[in-house]
Amino acid sequence: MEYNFREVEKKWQAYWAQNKTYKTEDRSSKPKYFVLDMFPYPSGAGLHVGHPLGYIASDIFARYKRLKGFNVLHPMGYDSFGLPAEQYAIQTGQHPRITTENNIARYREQLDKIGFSFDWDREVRTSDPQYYKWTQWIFIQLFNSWYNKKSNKAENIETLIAEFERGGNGSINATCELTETFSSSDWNAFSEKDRSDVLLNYRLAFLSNTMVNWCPQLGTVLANEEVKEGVSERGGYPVERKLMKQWSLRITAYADRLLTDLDALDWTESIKEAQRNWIGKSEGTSLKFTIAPSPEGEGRGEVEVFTTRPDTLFGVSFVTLAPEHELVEKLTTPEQKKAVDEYITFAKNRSERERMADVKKITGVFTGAYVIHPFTGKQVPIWIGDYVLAGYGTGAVMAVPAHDSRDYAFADHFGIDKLVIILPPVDWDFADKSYDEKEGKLVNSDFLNGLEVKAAIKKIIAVIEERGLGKGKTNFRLRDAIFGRQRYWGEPIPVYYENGIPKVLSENELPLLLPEVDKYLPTETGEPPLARAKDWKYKGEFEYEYSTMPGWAGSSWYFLRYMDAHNDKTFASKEAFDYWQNVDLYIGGAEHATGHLLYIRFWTKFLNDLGLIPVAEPAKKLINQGMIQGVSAFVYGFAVGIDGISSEQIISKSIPKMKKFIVPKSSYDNYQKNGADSLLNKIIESELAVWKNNGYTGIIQSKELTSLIPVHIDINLIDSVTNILDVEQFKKSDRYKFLRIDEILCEENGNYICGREVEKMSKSKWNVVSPDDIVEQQGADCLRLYEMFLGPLEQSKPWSTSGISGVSNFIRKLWRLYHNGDELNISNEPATRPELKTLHKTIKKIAQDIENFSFNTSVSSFMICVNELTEFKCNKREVLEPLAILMAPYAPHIAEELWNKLGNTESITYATFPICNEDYLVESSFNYPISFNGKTRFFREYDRSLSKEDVEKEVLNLDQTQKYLEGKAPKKVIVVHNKIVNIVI
RNA sequence: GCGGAUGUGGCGUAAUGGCAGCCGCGCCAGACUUAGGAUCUGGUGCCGUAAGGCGUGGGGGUUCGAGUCCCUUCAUCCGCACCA
Repeated sequence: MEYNFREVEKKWQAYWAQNKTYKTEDRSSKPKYFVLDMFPYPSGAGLHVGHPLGYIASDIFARYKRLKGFNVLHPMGYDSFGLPAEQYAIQTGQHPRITTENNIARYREQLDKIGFSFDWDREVRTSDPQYYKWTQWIFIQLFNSWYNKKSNKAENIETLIAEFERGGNGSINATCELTETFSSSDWNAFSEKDRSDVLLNYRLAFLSNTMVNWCPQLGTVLANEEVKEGVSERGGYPVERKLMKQWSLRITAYADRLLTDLDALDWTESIKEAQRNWIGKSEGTSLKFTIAPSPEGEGRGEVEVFTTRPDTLFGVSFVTLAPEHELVEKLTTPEQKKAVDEYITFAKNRSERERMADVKKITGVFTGAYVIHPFTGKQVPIWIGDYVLAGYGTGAVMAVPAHDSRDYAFADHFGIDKLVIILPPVDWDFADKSYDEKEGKLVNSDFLNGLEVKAAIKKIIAVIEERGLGKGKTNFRLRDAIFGRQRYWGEPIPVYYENGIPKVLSENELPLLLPEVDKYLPTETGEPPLARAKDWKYKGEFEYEYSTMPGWAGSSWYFLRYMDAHNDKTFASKEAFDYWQNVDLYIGGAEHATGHLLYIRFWTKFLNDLGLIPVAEPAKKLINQGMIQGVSAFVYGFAVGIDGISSEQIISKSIPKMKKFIVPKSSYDNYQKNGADSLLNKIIESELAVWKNNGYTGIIQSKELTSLIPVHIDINLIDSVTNILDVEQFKKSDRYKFLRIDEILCEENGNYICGREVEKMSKSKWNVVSPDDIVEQQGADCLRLYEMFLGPLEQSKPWSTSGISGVSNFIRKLWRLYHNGDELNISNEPATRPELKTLHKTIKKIAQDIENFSFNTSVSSFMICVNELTEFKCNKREVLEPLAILMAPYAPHIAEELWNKLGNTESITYATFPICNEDYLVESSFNYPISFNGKTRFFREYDRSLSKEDVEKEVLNLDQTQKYLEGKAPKKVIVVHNKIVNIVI
């Protein structure tokens, strides 16, 4: 009988659950190993085949480590706060908790079917009050902390207050917005509100007025990494810049450490590089320009700029301010006021998306004011331009058109001088472009003349500092993380306001439960949904904070909770931290490079600073699994009807009086290429005739109306090989009804061939493949092996089931190896040398592969192994028992079954990974000593089929030998296929 | 523009600097048969009847020897992007 995977998989999954086979010991004499997956957001679409890719890899590793004698922590949980459940709640009124619980139940069911070795007793859910209690608690620690640059760590705010009381803030070196100084007597005289305001400048969780990314459609602010190309990452809605009072986390305090500590991490270079770019450290100089006095003769202060190229100071031909710069209003001369006001209005109304879309478009305006060049004394005009960002550096730059491409473009556009002060070492046409390289000799630069750029930078910084014009400064691109979200389904920020002063809840008041609301929408007055709550903790007593935490809050420390998931005294015990330390292997998608992976490092460092945990990094090693893409299917729709409505509207919405068609791919291709298609023209003409016959005269054809657009349809309606659409099934589908297609035009042979394209797998693209189907049809082990077999873990690849039959065959072959018909067929005779060679070769390869995370090649090795053993007709226990153990990480169900059939009573989980005996592998070649020129002896590797005489003859007769030896003693002769290919001296 | 990655048969892919294409899919031929979406055997990089020749995006280099190392160039994908 064939291997019955359904029965076997069900049996062992039940066994593992019942016996808690994968329960992790809190303490153990074994060494620990922590394998972590990025926990999923439980979306309504369920798991697709891409999700398990990383989980299977981590599961293989975890199982392997167990077999190697480690106490393995391999947990799973859910990142269960988030927008989709809330959007669903807005539409349907169903509480996000219900939606989330349903989705989690579905995820769990799907995960269980794949046979993961998670310790479910440690499951965490970020939306569970027992969990978010500690998320809130960590927020409170952040609020109660400041960053002391002297000790280079976060400290309790009390130490700062004590310092203020003693000597004011003069000698404090903190990460802080505040520029004013005050003395201890000032401090003592401050009101409570003043003190609170001052402290907010130091706290690591703080309230401030900042420019935020506001998304009107979502009704919330978004963090920088939640905005992609000017639109929201979730939903794709436009985002605008807006000044709002917001909670933020002072991640910038950790910028330097987040950057330098990357070097020691065993993470992929691309992630490290992405984080480096995101942090964006740049070393330069701040420089103050005195503003030329107004005509009335009054001084007007200074403009401070930041530059990485102080050496180009003599090439400055103007200074540019960001439109939002605070000096703009003060500086602008009456003559220029109108132009400047107009420009500022223009810049403000230009959405972030527009601004990014036409980066090339140069806009700006002259303020009418000047600064005085600190060395030449010349007047330098001050301009405003939106190519200067308010949020970076000082929001002002010194423009050196000849040596900075952006300044060049601006100067070119407005006809400003470009003074060359660096002679490029190569031919350079300054009429064409700027020379930005840091190489060449300076000219026209007074005391810098003749110096190389690097020397000039050194010298000018020294002079600038000496004259008090500025000083060396490091800037980061990283912004503080905006922490408040004007949404419902998140952790409430545990803050209330007493006389306008923000105060955090005390620990014993946690968790601050998410209150019930009647609707999940903002209030009429524009307050976030939480303002609707009737029974809030401080309702009627104090004002409370309405915003909730962002999605990344709960995921920024979850790895710690797994260590001690049920602790209700603390976020996890010290003993647990001391034992588990941090994650040894973290597997997840690369898309979290500048979001989650930065925040989790930030929180870990913070908790470490406070002495709460013993490690400063969350994960030693990080592997990014590639994305499994979907292969979408398209039909090509267009509509005939009234002018003025775009095809997209017609196809996606149902607009009356439109007749909608879909046409085959050939028409679409032809249309894309030639802009016309006779088939389409025919349809349009005949439709127009019908409409005219009905007395309708208002139809006007336009290009827009006839343009074809691809429409996603469900891939399950397509034959995966021929791409032929099952038209009958399609007509029955909801999708068809939704699109309200009137006619489907097929090709001449009656088939409708769809277009295919590789895209991200997503419900909205109708290309999701669920792992359930594979598990149902081929089994979990087959899915596991196949997903690994697909290619290197880190590579993205489209999902395709072609080739799954190979894996499926392999599993059956494996089964047959242990059976003769229905009977188990195992011999206790000793194995032959070739059999052992096959086994040990495989042991070596599998261990190597797992350590190197090249799981795809292991599957090949298993296939080779089984093929060879089948050929040998090997049924020896000595070989087949270790083979089952080798298989266990990859295909745990069948391995467990075979293990059990071989008479083992304990789960294979507790077996020991076999050790490779290299002796079996060196059978066919060996080292052999040979004399040469009567005195030297050396070793050579050669094929056994060669006799000693052959070898000696060959070596001595070789030209190469004479050429390369020249009397020296060779160390090794390399022979391949009976030919000497190298002699190593 | 900056940064990261990847280029090998019809396809997914494999090769501590040592016979390029393992393993699988697909395809071709055959065997068996209870006629199947089963199993087994053989073949399958390209050109050529063959001998043989050519082959890892292109061009150079290092090396006895390069898919692999170095330089250069092209192409594709991903991330960041007016960051001074």
